[in-house]
This record gives sequence, structure tokens and C-alpha cells, in this order.
Amino acid sequence: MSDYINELNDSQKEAVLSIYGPNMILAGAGSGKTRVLTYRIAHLLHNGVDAFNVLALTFTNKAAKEMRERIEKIIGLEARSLWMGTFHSVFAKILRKEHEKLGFPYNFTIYDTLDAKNLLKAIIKESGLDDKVYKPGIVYNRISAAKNNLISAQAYNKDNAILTEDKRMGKPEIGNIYKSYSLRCVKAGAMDFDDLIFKTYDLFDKFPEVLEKYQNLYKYILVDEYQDTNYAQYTIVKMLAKKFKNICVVGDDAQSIYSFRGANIENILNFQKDYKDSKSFKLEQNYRSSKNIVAAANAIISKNKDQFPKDVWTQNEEGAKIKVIKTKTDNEEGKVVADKILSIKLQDQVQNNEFAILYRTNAQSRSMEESLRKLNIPYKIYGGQSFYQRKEIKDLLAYYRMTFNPNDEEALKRVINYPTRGIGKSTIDKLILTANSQNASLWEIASNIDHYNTGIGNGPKAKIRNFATMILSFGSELHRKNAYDLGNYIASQTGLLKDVHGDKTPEGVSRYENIQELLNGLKLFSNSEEISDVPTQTLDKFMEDVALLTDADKDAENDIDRVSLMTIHSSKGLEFPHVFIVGMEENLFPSQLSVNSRTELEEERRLFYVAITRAEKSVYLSYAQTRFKFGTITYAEPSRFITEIPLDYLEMPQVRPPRNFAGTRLNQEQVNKKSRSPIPLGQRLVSLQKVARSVDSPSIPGINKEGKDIKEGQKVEHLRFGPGKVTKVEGIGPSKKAVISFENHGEKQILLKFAKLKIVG
DNA sequence: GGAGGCCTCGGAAGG
DNA sequence: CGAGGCCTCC
Repeated sequence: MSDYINELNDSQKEAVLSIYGPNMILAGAGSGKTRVLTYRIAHLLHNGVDAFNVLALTFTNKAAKEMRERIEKIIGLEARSLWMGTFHSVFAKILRKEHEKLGFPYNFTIYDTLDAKNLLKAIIKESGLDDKVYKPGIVYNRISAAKNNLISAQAYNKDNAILTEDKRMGKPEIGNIYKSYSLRCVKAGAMDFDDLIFKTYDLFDKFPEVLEKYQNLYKYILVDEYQDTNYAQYTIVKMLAKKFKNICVVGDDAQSIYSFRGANIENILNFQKDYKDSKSFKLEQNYRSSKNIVAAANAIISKNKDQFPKDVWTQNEEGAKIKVIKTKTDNEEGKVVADKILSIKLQDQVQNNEFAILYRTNAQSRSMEESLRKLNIPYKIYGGQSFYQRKEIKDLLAYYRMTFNPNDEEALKRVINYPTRGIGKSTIDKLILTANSQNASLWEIASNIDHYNTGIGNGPKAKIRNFATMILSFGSELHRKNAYDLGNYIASQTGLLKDVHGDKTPEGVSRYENIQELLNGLKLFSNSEEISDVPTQTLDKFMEDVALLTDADKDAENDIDRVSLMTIHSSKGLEFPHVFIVGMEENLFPSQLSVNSRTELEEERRLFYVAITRAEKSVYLSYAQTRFKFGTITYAEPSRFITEIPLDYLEMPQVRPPRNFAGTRLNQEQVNKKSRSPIPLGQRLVSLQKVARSVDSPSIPGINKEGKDIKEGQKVEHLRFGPGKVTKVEGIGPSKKAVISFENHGEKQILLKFAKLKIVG
């Protein structure tokens, strides 16, 4: 382990060795940021710092997990004592420990976004407001923004600027909704994601002795992706670091892409003002990408005004130019991209997992998926609906939540009549009405249904009693059974398992499998049981951070060799040899909603910068001239971002007829003309389809024509692999392949459609 | 209470 | 186009 310092370059070394006082590390894309962070922590421990005095905050679980594993490799098991995790998970731990001070139960529920929106919707309706005006999503965002800026419901309702703004938007009641929402969360013993941050601030603000305790605990603080912190996170970090000032923030202002959810790029730009005598380090050598890619990325980001001056460079080889692919339609775009992937795969013998297809919006994945499927290229989509957001999983988890926190209102509403047990809407409405008038939780009323005047008839009353008894019986088992035994018992006892199992449609089968998967997770968790008289791996323990988990945290076994499809946002921090950035069109990327504001356009540009810097060897930019949007065809111009790359690093699409050699810049006019063309839409579509078909196989003139007539036993010459002999030919038409045994490169499978192959003799 | 038809509306996304 | 919400009808 003493060797680790020598694995670093000079600036990395400086950043690792400076362990005291405020430090800022500006880490350019691909500059070995994670390596510096892990070595820095290793170095701290090596210098006698106790692991439990180190707090490292990340933005994703994945980043935290990766870093912990790497540190463990360097310094061993001690790494497990590090406080390392996302802001949310670390703060949730603090809040569980200090729950009493804020009036929350130890087992408080963490409401996910859906729970929170459902509660808001209920409040909006109960208040007699129109949920067309007060859309739960919009109200949620407004409340979230308030919490991210440390504005409580009380403060919100006293703030004239905010109230005026709400009035101006025609939503003067948001302040009151915020107030009710906060009260309901307290009654339910629940916190939403933003509360995990906000209440931590509240805790430290109201209880200085608690703050001091954590200041003394977290003597060394590291914050990753500092450019993406919001005001609340920034403030808490500042509070914690105030005593010892051993704070190290790492980030890259050029990669700040989350301002739309409250991230404040100023936090990193102002670090030197916030912390006097701070040192800063720049990591500028890129180890990831070719010279060409780095140069193109630098050229793009230089168009932005607000940024730290940085000079990212690389010693890597020159590499290929960035290639632009132009297609007529979005479907053709998918096809050409998939073809290209296949051709690179077979020509250069690379794995599927060396490719990524990145897009601005999730909706763009479809045409890519279809084309990949047609060519039998395995792929994996990141994002989309999470496992934990699926209905059947949320239903079962709602029962689990009720087991240890029956006051959880959203859980109760979700399952009180699922599976159906004759407690209908009118009955539930009466329960809610009573709960609101008694200032009690729904569970308080439901579990004491005979003590309240609810106006509910005897039939439903009995059913509510049964439901309450069932929930209480689960609760009494909580510390007698381990998580799996109780979880499994609940799944069958409630009738949920049977209900899902009864559905033999493909969707139903998949739901059943999902539940089995959850139960398997419980089993794994329970198997780590310590030897003890009472179960230690209990259901409430399992549930502690389930709400904070995402799909990225589930290890996917058979996803190893697949092409990755994801939005550019979720690609941050990842790297791939070959990257396709698709949908490079005006009003898509940059997004239509951003083009009228400089700051928003700059964020889109940073997003493009992130996209390009994911690539090691090659970047392809594709755009389509027409695209289906919301069911109708729209005409698109190539993205301005393409023209922001100097032609030295760019290869424009080959166009036919070849006299139009100037490529995009000339063709843009043609596109404009086309979109104004008087030809009826239907007719235009037909002609587009014809064109699409005629250009569908990218050809290398004069070479692959011969390749198509290839036969077994023939001697051939490959542009890259040199001389070889055909041992086998299979498939027909465009999927015709040959197995060729090369003299210097061994046996390879080659797709003839793309093969740069010559028949010899 | 649930299936099926109609209407609406559409950014990106971590926890 | 397609997902999700709402309403209607059985």
C-alpha cells in the first residue's frame, strides 16, 4: 500500500498529499478523479486518521460503493468504518439516531416521489382546490425548491417575494399546501427525500450540541461532484466543516448539469471565497480520451462564459475524428447506428459493452432498441421505471412499512383495500375526514374505529377492525422473525401473493417474478444474521434504506456484455470506448426549452461536453432530418453543437450526390427549404422512405462488393487483419458472415456487408 | 370494484 | 404515439 503515491501524476499527488485545511480539486473529465479521492482517503488513514472520523459524500450510491471497494483494496477492512455514502443515506442515518429531537419515530418512513405526490394530490383535493391548476408535480417541485433553499413552510408563508410570485402564477395556495403537507408528514412519521437534507439542517441549527457532536465526529470531510450540490447541502457541509475546516471538495464546473433540480454551480465557483486560505488543485491531464476527442470537447466548452479556466490535455494518441451521421428519419437513425455498431464490432472484434448510445430524452431509446434487436445486438437500458417503483413492489413494501410504522398514511391508503377487502372509497374518505378533524393519523382512527364518530356502517367497520388486527399482528412479529420469514408471511397472509399469482397474463407473470425477486433480496439480507437469541436482520432494518436504493444498485449478472443505452445525464461518471450521441438536432439537443436563455443553453452545452468526454476512442454524432414527436412528424435542423466543433476534429457525413461536399453547413439550407416545401406531408413521407431504403447499407466503395461473393476456402486480404483464409460462410444477404482464419490475427468472424476485404488470387 | 374507453399531455434525474 | 388519470358501465 505504500506504493500508491507513485501511481499518481504530479498534480494528482499534490491533491492527495494536502490533507489538512480547505482544499478544492478541480478535476477535468477523465483526469483520474476517483483515483485521487480514494488515494486521498487512503492517505488520511495512513497518516493515523481514524476511519470513523472521515465523511465522504457522493451523489449516487454507485459512486459511494465503487469508492469504498477501491479503498478497501488499498487499506483493507478498515474502509468499512468510513462514513461514506450519498448525502441522503448518511443524513438518514443521522436522523434515525437523533429522531426524538425532531419529533419523528426511529422507524420513520422515507416517502419517495410518488408517495409525496400522492399525498399532495390528496391535500389539494381535500382543500377543495383544482388539481388542474395545482398540479401535484408542480407543487412538489415548488416545495422541493423551498426545502433545497432551507425555507420551511412557516418561512414560506411569511416571505412576501415568494407569496407574490405564487399569486402571479395563479397558485396562491401553495404556501398553505406546503404547511398541510409538512403536518401530514409529521403525523405519518414520514420524511420525503428533501426532508432528509432539510431536517438535518434543522437538527444542526436547533441543537448546537448535536452539531458539535458531528463536527467532532466528521473531522475530515470530502464532497464529490461539488458542482452539483444545492444550497441546503452546501450549507450543511459548511456547518460541519466549520470547526476543523478539513474539507475537500472535488468537482468540475464544466460538468454541472443538474441546475434544473436545484444544483448551484456557484457553490464550486465560490469555494475560494467561502474558505479563506484554501488551496486548489487542478487535474488537467485526461487519461480517458484521444487527442481528437479532448480537443473537440475543449472547443465546445470554451463557448461558455461562466467557468474556471482549465486546460485539459492528453498524452493519448490522436485518434479518429468525430463522425457525423445524417439520416432522413429517426428510425433510419436507429438503423444506421445499429449497423455501425455491428460493423465496428466485427471489424475490430470489440465487445458490446464497449459501446454506449447516449440521448437527450428517454423517448429516443425506442428506435435504437428496435434496430439493435433486429441485429441481435444485446443492450441494456439505464433509467426508466425502477424496480422499487413498480406497483406490485410498492404494494408489498407498503405492508412492510405499516408493520413498523402504521401511521404511514400513504402506505395505509395503498393497501387498506388491496387486495380487495370491501373497504371502498366512501369509507376511506370518511376515515380521512375524521383524521383531519381530529388532527390524528389515519391509522389512529382506523385502529380505534369504535372510538370515533366516523359515520361508517357496521359492515365496513368490521372489515377495518380486521385489517387493523392483521397489521398489529405483523407488528408483534417484527422482532421475533427475521426479515425474510416475516416478509414472506406478510406476502401470503395479506393475499397479495395469491392475487398476483392469479394473473396469468405476461404482465402478471412478470409482477409475480418481481415479488419473488424482492423476497430473494430479503432472504439474502436475513442470511447475514448474527448469532443471537433474537433476530437481528429484521424487516425494519431491511427497509431502512430501501427507499434510497435505485436500480443502479442492483447487481445485474447477465448484463455484462451489452450495449449501454442511457440519457446523457445518467452517463456522467461513466466511460466507453465508442460513444454514439444521437438526436443531435435543434430543439431536441439543445432542448427547445433552453434555447432562449443563456444560462440554460450553457447547461445544455455542458451536457454535450459530458457526452463527448465519455468516449475513449470514437464519437459518432447522429441527427435525423425528420422525427416522430408526440405522434406527428417534425422536421429538424442539425444541432448548433455540431457546428461548434472545429472541422479539424470533425468528419461530416458523406452525402450523395457528391458535389454537395460541404456537408451539414450547406445541407442545413436544403433542410430549411424542404420543411417549407409545398409537397403534401403524405407524399413527402413516401419519398423519404424510398430514400431511406436506398441509402441503407453504408458502403466502402470497391471493397465490400467483392466480399459479398466470398466462398469457403478462398484466400482473402483484410484491410486491418491482413491475409487469411475463409473457413466458413453463413447467413444470407446483409447478415452474411464469414469465419476467416488470419495468418497473423487468428480466427475471426467477419460480417461481409462491412468487411474491408479483398479476394486474393 | 374492475375493465375498458376517452382525454390529456409530453425535459433531464439523483436520493 | 403511448402512459396515466378519470369516468362510465356492468
